[in-house]
Amino acid sequence: MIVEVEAYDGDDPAAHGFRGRTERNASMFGPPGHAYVYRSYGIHWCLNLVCAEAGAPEAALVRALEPTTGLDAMRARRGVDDARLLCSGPGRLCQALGITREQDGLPLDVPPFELRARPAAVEVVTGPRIGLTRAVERPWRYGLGGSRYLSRRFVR
DNA sequence: GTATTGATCTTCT
DNA sequence: GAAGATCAATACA
Repeated sequence: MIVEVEAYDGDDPAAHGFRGRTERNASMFGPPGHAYVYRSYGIHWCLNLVCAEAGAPEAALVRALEPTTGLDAMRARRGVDDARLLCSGPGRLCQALGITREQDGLPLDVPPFELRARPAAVEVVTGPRIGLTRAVERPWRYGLGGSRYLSRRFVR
């Protein structure tokens, strides 16, 4: 269950697509409903849900999940036991799910991906995005209120 | 609890 | 040559 995301668009100096299309960020330019997976700090993979229409780069970075199924497989891939450390961070969740460049550009509505709507209304909290040096002030981080699986607490 | 550092890919200056 | 949508290990409070 997705509990934390951040938004990025083409007018955003902090976004990868801001300076145009490159080999790495190509899938961020659409079509929508696909995955954008990129290498972070040379070590980790990070997963975005592409929202781009009409060739403008837009995507939501998935920053944290609450693991609900496949806990043992996640533990095996991550090498940790604590459920709260399995997916609480963009690099962590990709390691837990086994996501790499192989999934870059794949549609999100067919296997191995599957997206479902939330079962009921939830409380969404917002705040500044994490780890940026540009456009720091934009409150484009969204989280599930009170979740214990966020990458970092939201200040209330 | 906070602070610092190393890992080392891709893009930008 | 430097910075970056990060994490884990280590040091210290």
